[in-house]
Amino acid sequence: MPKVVPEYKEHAKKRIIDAANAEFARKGYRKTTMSDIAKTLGVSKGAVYQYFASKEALIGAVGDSFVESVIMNEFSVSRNESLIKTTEGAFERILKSMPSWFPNLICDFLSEAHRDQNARQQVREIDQMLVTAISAFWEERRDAGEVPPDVDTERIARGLVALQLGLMAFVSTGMPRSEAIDAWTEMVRRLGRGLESKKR
Amino acid sequence: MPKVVPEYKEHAKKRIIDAANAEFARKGYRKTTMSDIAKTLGVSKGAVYQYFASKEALIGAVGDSFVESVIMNEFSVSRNESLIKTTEGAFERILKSMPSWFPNLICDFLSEAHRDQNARQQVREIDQMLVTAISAFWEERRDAGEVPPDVDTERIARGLVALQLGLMAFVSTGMPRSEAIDAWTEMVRRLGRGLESKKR
Amino acid sequence: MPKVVPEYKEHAKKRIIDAANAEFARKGYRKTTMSDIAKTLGVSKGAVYQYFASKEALIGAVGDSFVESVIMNEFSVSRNESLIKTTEGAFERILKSMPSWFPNLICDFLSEAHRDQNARQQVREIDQMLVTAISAFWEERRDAGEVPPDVDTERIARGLVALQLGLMAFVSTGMPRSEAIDAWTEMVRRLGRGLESKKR
Amino acid sequence: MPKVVPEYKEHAKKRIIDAANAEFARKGYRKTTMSDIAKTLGVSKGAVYQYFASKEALIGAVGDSFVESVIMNEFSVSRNESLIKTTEGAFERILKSMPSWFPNLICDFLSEAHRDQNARQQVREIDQMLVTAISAFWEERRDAGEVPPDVDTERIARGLVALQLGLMAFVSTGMPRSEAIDAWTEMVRRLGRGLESKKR
DNA sequence: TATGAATGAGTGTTCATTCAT
DNA sequence: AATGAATGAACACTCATTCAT
Repeated sequence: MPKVVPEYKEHAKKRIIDAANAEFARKGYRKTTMSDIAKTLGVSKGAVYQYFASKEALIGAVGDSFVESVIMNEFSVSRNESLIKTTEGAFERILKSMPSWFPNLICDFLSEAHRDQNARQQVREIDQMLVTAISAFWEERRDAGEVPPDVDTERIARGLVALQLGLMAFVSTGMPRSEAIDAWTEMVRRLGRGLESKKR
Repeated sequence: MPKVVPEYKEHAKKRIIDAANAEFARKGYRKTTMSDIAKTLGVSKGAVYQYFASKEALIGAVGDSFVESVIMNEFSVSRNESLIKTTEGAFERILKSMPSWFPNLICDFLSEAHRDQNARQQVREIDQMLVTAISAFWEERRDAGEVPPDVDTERIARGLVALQLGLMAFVSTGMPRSEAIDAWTEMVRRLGRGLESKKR
Repeated sequence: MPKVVPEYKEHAKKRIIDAANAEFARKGYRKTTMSDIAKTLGVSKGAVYQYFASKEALIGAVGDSFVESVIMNEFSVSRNESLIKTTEGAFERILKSMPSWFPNLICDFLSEAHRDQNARQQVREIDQMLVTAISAFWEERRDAGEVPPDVDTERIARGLVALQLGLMAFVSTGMPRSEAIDAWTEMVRRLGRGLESKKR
Repeated sequence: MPKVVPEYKEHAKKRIIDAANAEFARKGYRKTTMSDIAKTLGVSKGAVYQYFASKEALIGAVGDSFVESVIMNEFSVSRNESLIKTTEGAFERILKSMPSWFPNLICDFLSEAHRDQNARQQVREIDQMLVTAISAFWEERRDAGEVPPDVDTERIARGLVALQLGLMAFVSTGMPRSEAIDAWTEMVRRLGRGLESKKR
């Protein structure tokens, strides 16, 4: 029987988290069993429990790794274009940089969040992080004169994050990616016009 | 078809669907048991099975009723204000018109959708309906000159629906409603500016 | 498949408790599985869980029924002999009135008691009940002059209960019943002498 | 037989038995895991298995060491007082000479005994040993005229051992030690009177 | 010898579904 | 039609035991 890991405990955890991620995305948190995950890894249930004390704990770890990925993905944003150009392209970049099952996981995570304290905490955390980062980015550009001074960057940031989330949810349920990208681009472009117009 | 007591039967189904809705929103699809639903109604499990052959079937029916409600809610939109004013206020109206557990149900439904054929179908249906309706509304106003002719109403509609969905998801996971409403308003307002600006 | 009970819920519970009693006595609390009990009854595990929410709850109920039986057994004491004569015969009467697996259960119960809050409570309860009753019985006879006034009836009662318990434990682990009975009789007889002697 | 490092091996076994004793007393045989024991010792499970082929074997060895301790404890009895005086104080001395978890272990051992051949054997052995020793002690005193010649020393011995056992069981389940000691003292004192009275 | 990761047969428990009444 | 006791297939989790290193 193959061992979960030959040498490093940390690596073993990572492998389990990856397998769990994949299974969760395919079947959802609730429908995925610890046996499924073990089988996917070619390992016994007991082996998984050596690394995670409970399914709950494993879900938590998956959530954490999830937070990390989202953050990673989100900030591969180049910063030498105009604010609007950068923003226009952001969604496509993000979508392309994440595994195909990622949007599924997002939906599952949201569904988990409204009844699990921990998951909710994690969602709020991600939300806050993204909003803060995007908001800071916009403020920076606002101070540089690219955006009128009365723009409420935090609200805009929240709107953009929500828009992204909504589009991903639709992608996860079957909307063609191109449609989602087009919707984002049109929204951001019009938004950009609204901001420019103020400058006069 | 021989209708026995058609109205009674229809009414009974509706009562079950309502109870199921409430329970699902509280505990999610998976965690809600048929017993829970029966108990809520004050009937036996067998009685529920008289009307729905399986939990799966009940979930499907709940989904259908869900589609209806969303549609109902979405179009209680007054049509004698300006396009942007109407749109600005739309999210708050929608949010206030739905029961507090509704956003939870939405998340749950999305999570269900990426692995259940039926649920996915239903989500796509809702999406399409809303986009079509909003798009038609905007087109109407565009033809009335309220919006520049090059606006891609379908993309905008899709963007607005996604934004709504994203904000609801955040509300469901703990974002204060006021924050969500503010983000929507700011986004729509700036969008409006972008559209107006084109007119000159 | 046979039903646990044809008509009365209370009766079903009783049947389960009886089966559990028997199994517990044979294999002990920890080694007896819910499946064992169900199988003994010719019933599915689920059926047992319809009546007792957990193994813990079932053990508790068994404990309660146990308390009752002990009490019942203990007080089938005739009260028209001399105190010592009555006491001399008590142990044999008790031993004969209980099922053969009863002493086993007592040992198991004691073992459970030093780590389970509930079981401990129940043991203390039984102990207290017996001591109180026996003590009252002796006091009554002391007031009638059958026993010298300086006898500490409570301590004697506690001693008699403990002696009984110890002998039962030995019976449970293989001591011939006759030996246990003889030891009891000899002890009580000598005790009796000690009490009479005071009267002079 | 080739003795490799006999003393070391013996010492290792002793250490394991001690650790097992402590854990068993805290959590009982069944609930104590081999991991618990290994962890307590700060060694690996494999190391424990080097010395004891199975949990069963370890329990057996614990039982043996248990027999020894009981014997040790019981006969630290001074022999230059009167029979009754010595006996009166015996229980308190024994109780004070044993670790606080010892009575717990006794109960657990009894519970184990009625289904495990080995454990039962061990209990019977202890019982017999104690009875023989105490009986011999009493006989000696009887021959010295301290006790009337018609006393059945074996039955009395069995009674005293059972009384001790019963009181210890109660102590293990929460009876205050002082109460147990008082009960013992009162019983033995009255017994003593019964024996003296015969002398006249 | 010692280690501790891995195994796998069980445990308690849950729940959709059936069916005799 | 309605009931709810009973079923039985899962599921999360445990632990004595083994074995490659």
